[in-house]
Amino acid sequence: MVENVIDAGTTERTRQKLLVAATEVFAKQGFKSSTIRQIVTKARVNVAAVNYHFRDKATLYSEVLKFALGSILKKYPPDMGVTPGSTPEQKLEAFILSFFLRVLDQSSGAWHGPLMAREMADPTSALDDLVDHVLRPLGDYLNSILREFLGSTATAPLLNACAASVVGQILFYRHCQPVIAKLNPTLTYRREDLERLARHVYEFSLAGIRALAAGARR
Amino acid sequence: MVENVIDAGTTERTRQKLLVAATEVFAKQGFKSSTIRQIVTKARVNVAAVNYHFRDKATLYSEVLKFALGSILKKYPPDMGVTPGSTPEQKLEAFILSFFLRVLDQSSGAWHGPLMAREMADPTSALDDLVDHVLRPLGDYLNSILREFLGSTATAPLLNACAASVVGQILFYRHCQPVIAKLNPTLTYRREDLERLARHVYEFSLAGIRALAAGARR
Amino acid sequence: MVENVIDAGTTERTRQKLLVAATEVFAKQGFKSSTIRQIVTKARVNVAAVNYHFRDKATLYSEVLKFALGSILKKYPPDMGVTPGSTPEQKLEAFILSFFLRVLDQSSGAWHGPLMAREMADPTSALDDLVDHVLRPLGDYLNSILREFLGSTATAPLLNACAASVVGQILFYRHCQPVIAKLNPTLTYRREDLERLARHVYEFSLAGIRALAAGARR
Amino acid sequence: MVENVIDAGTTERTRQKLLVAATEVFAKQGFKSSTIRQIVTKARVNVAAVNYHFRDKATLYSEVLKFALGSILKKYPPDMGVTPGSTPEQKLEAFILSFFLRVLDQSSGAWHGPLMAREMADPTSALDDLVDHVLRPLGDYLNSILREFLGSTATAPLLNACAASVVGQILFYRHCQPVIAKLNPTLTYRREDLERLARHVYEFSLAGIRALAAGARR
DNA sequence: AATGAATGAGCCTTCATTCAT
DNA sequence: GATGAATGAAGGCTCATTCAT
Repeated sequence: MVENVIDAGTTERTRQKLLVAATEVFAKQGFKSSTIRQIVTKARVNVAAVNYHFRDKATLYSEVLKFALGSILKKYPPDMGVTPGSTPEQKLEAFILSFFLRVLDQSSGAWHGPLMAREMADPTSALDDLVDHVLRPLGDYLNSILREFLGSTATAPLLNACAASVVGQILFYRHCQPVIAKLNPTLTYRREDLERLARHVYEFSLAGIRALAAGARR
Repeated sequence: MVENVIDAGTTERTRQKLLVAATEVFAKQGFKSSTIRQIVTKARVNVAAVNYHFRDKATLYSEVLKFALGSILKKYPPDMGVTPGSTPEQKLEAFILSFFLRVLDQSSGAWHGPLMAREMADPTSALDDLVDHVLRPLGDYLNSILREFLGSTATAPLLNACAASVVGQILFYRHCQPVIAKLNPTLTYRREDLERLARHVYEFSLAGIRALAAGARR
Repeated sequence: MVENVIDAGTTERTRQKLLVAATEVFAKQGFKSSTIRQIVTKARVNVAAVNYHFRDKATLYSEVLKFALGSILKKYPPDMGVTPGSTPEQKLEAFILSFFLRVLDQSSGAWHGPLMAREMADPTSALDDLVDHVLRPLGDYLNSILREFLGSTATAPLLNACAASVVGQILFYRHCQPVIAKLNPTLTYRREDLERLARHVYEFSLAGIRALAAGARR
Repeated sequence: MVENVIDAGTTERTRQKLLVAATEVFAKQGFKSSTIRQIVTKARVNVAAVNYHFRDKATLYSEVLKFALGSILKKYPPDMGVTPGSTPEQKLEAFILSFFLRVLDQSSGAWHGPLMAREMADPTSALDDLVDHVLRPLGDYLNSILREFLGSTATAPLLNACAASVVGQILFYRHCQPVIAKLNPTLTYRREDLERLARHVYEFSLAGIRALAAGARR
């Protein structure tokens, strides 16, 4: 079932081939610059197939977004390796690392990162679904972790600001990648690099959170 | 003198009108989705004016980027209110606040924020110039501040990671604005709001930096 | 079979209609002055059809050239009516007459003449193919005839000069037609007229060739 | 007076500069492909100068044609080196050589050849003037020479056909130059080459004319 | 007499979409 | 289900020409 989505196999349907090809094309060039011809050529199907299976280009894009996000969340769940008895510190570190992996995964077929970055910069109607089904739950989960640090009396603005501080540090590497690549050409994103970056963000954030927690209690 | 660049008054030239109109259109729709016809209609000039004054759409876009960035940097310089005798803390706080103001300025005609966000997500050839003339100097300036905290023995990776942590927290509000608006609809970006956010990022970052500085010295 | 190429009948395909219409338009106005709109209007097809069937205007033009030249060479082959045992004189006369017919054929749909004349005066990249596949073989064939008159010891410059003299006399009526029409308005180009002109060129050339052959042997 | 036309001198007027520049541009690219911008750039004058001095592009072209033809006829008159007592053979040879020189002159600023070739392939209204004032007198002069060979009883069609045979041989090198350059890349058009070609055309034609003269008398 | 700015028409091309098989 | 052909709407750009000085 799930395998069919990723492994095309011999019985791969036209619809499935389109989805895979479109994901890559949209991720690389964005919605507007991608052409249906590019997609169907890569998928080795007919020009009319997109309109037949997805009604139009916009709908295909929308499906691609869901498809890509679903895959990545299965691959790197937010609570990666966390057990019921884990400390807040362990939960936070796991959250940060899994976020890094999701957002900067370089393995072939992982187009989730660039896709989401584009969607932020230039939102389409597909964003609404995304927020409701994925982003909001993710944010709530992070807030629940932060509340363990900041205490139950922490105000919503403080929680949100801290969540933003954590997530912002990570997304920076995604959203500003073109600039980073120019300023710091040697920076790579292998698994070990991401672990190092995640460690830094964890330490930086932990200190920040604790300082604010102390301030909030005072 | 400088005012003439922005407000050309009644003798506003076609070139200037184009620049102003194009800035807004590009900021709202991005380079690819914007059409020359939209721009010239808004500027109330002829289609051929773009070709005459800027050669082509790409060059116009490039000029718009320089124009917008130049304006905003004049309005909110990175060392805003800093004197020669200022402490590192004061410099850092000024840097963060000015960055927030630049990136999230809501005053009419301030299209710098969305423009840059799009350029990050979908870089054009104009990005190269931008990096060399604006972004790299800005990064160097931040690093010089951070070095005052981290000491002269701090490694380049540590400096870069800290700089990324600081800047990432700020840019988050820009690059993820569509999502933030949905998750936290009450958040506004008036001057006072930005000062509050800047204060948070400053405190959060200061704690993070100091923790890492201590670790580095150990 | 072959007829289908020219007369597609009621099931005439868009591609064929474009080819026919484009031939006439290009012949009458030249490549640069002809517009795709003129062509598709005449062919009663959509603007995008040119791009779909021929990629662009230049390729369409190139195909038109091949099409027109192929048709006319089938209609009037260079060795028209020549048998294996024909004398050099008969071969030369046949060559001249067929050349006249090809170049000045007035029957409807015979746009080969003006098309080639324009291509000479204002060559496009399509000329290269033409020379290699059509013109050079034609020239070689004429040279082989001339060699029968001039002997195997005739130098290449002499052969080329004589070939030029023969062909030049014919092409004059094509390339200078606008001027001839003004200087000699009664001159027409029906079959019988062309036969008379061909007879003149044949006699004129035969005398010229024989004189030079005598000179060469001496 | 005449010098002003050719020698720009220090007091060269805008009009004159335009004429010189336009001649070259039109000769190289044809009327349609030449742009006013190219011409004014080469002439180092303002864009509006063409419309100011010549009303429009077409009129400028017309003036260029007259200008170029006038120059070349002065340089190489049809009766070059012929004296009252010259024989018909001498007159014919002089006519052919001067025609060759006029049509294939390679010296800088001699754009008459390509200009006329284009005008033949794609006549404009400027051709009428040309025929009346230049081409017809030239044809009459050639006919008068031919009549000395063919006798006063020669019919007009015969005279015209012979004139065409002579002129056609020469113009071939002009009108088919692109093809000749490909088929015979070593052929050059220095003065000595033209004299050799003229000699060939003269001998070839002389034999042809004499043969037809004999036939006409019989 | 001459200029730089500005104009509007038009051209080639591309693209998403639909039609007919 | 699936395909190749065909469509109409723009889009970027170029060009000759005119306007205001």
